Amino acid sequence: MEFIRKGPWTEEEDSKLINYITIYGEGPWNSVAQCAGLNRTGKSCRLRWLNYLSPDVRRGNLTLQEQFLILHLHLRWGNRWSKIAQQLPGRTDNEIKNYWRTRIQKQAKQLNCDVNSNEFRGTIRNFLLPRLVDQIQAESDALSSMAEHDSSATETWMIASSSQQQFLEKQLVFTDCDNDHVLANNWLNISSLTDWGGCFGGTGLTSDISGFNNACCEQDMFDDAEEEEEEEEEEAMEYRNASPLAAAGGSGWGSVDTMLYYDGGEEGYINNNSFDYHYTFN
DNA sequence: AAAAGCAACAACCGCCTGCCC
DNA sequence: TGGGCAGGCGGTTGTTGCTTT
Repeated sequence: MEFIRKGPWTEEEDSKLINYITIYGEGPWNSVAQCAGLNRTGKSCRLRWLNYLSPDVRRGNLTLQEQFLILHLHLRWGNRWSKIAQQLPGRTDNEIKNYWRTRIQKQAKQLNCDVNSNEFRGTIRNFLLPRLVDQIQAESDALSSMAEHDSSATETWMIASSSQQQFLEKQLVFTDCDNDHVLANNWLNISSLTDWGGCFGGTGLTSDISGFNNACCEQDMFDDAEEEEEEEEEEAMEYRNASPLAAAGGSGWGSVDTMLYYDGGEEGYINNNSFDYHYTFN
């Protein structure tokens, strides 16, 4: 029985795996391990490729936008790292999981609360997410300021401005749906958004500097909406029609757990417990 | 300068699911 | 239909490198 190697990969092993996959493609992983001459399990080869060696993997720190998306999606889906990772092109479930454990769980620990508690979820909703939006805005402002003083930065800023603005417009508001006046006050005007419809194309609106794919989140919302049971849609409609904002502006809000409603291109909601997102389409 | 502590990341493990025979 | 296998997923552990004392 052949010795199976464990532990850190060597450069030689990496080269063997890359060369083999370049020629023959990915999987089946057990035969990849064998044919590439690696004394590793198929699982180990798969993990090494998907998490580290694949050209699709993005290296480097998570951007503010990516951090926002992770928090946002974790509120919605919990520890479903793979599903969350699908919304962040180039990022792996392992990377996101590590980010959560090292950064977010640490903050929960400092606050003396369980990372999965409602208390900490509230902290994410009401503090961490808004703070990230502020930071994203500040970053955008800084780039804008830089562009004013440095003509060579103009192009960069224009790219960033475009993507950042769209990002902010789409992430919208953080409110407590138990207080609809708060929702109304925090309502973010997105009337300037011109190509919202493109979000559903799944193509991404930008190849922006952060790599953030604006399409990903909304596309998935749409997919989820299609999967909703009919009765759930009816329930969402009830909430929608009951909204005090619905009559005023053709839009509304609800508070159904993890409920998504999409009504054909005019408006939609994502409701995560008491965390409401509210948006309209132009 | 060295040791301890800590954060970040890479990798493994075990369970689950889906597919094929 | 059920057993075996491969692959995917989330939890956990090990390692490394940086910071602090």
